[in-house]
Amino acid sequence: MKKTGRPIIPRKTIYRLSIYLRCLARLRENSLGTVSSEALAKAAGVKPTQLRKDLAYFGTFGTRGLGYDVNELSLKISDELGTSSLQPVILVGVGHLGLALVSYRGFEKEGFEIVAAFDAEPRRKRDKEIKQPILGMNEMSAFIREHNVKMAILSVPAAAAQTVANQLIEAGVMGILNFSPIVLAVPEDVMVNNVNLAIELENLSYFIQS
Amino acid sequence: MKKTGRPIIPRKTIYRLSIYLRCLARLRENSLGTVSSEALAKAAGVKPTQLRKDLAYFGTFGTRGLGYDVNELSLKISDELGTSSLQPVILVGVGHLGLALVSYRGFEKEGFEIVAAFDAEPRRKRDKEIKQPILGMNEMSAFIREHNVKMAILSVPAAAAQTVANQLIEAGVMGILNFSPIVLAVPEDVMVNNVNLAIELENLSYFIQS
DNA sequence: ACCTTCTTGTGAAGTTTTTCACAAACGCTT
DNA sequence: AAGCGTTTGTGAAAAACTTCACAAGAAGGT
Repeated sequence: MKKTGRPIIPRKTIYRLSIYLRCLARLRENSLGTVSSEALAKAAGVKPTQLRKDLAYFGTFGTRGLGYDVNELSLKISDELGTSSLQPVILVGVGHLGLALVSYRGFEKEGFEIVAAFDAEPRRKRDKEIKQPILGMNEMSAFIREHNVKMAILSVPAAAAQTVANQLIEAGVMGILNFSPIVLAVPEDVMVNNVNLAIELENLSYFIQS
Repeated sequence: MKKTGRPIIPRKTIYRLSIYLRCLARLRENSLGTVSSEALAKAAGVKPTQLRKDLAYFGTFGTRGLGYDVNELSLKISDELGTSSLQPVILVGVGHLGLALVSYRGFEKEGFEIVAAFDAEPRRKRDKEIKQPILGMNEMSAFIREHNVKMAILSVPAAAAQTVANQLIEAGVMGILNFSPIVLAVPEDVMVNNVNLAIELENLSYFIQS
């Protein structure tokens, strides 16, 4: 089912909403009650007009002449993003990167919890520092269904990525954060976000050529 | 100095060039000599027209009726991206994530090498698995200058990010891959690419709401 | 109660990026 | 060497996104 009734919000706007949310969190730590679009935009690295347009897609919360209430705006944005409640996430592929992500503190305070990790060779991947269980691939589908997991982090080798993605989707996962360097083929209603560190570096290297 | 003479190629195109390059690499492994824009576009997850437009920004390499020579196109793209030679990169902030990135095999074959890592507490971060030295922050500037390092991966805590970024830039770094969750303020000629895993998850969570 | 000052919300204009549509070019077959 | 089928390269159209410009609204002082 699609997000019925609500306006269609551009992808880029959604992305920026996340950025605004983080800036607001920092403002709140500094005990600021209100913030102008100019100040918040500056913190987020965008133009004030863009910030206002972005917010306008899903409501009007500002007070003219004064700005936005930091708490209220935070709440509205995280509500819109669907992060107002803690979401369970699983991770598949406990290599170097996968292990780091599992042990990464900082997801929780952003509204996510990696509840379990899966690997083709779960026994060899024991690590004293992580609290999550590392389970075998054969346990994955059941776990997803049982815990109603909707999101997964995929950090398996390229050769396995598509196969694992298919298993995830089949079991009910709707969103995949893909660290493997291939483009996954998925049904239309499944969302994939790709993170490719080599590409990011390559991108930098282009722009610093003089 | 700007990239004189060359046409201005959109950022998004540059990004996609990196993706094409990876798809081409896979085609080459499968011993394919030529590829059509349709096939390559499909592998890269874009429309054929877009692929052709992207390539048209910096030349015409295709053979009508046949497609593109895989080797030739690979070479042209990596030449354009400036990754035909191995580039030295440093990493700052050896926490969970930083450590994983340092030990991440897979940069090398993409044309990058993490030559050293830096941390505020280098002694405590010894790890048997990594080959790079972990040095103190006081050694950073000298190292950058000495090895002519132009790119850095920044994985320090948010509170330290801007300060460290300033040091990097001061020492000559022109491109920063920023994993910390703040928007860095940098001069116009310095390029920053942000990678924020919490934002990626948040983004997914929005699009899977039904 | 009014005026001043500030800042939002938004239609319209501008810019960038994507997609379309098709002519031009090439290889292959006959 | 001519014709056919295929695929590129590209101007033009469409869509998406950003910025501008300014009216409208709210707070606070007089």
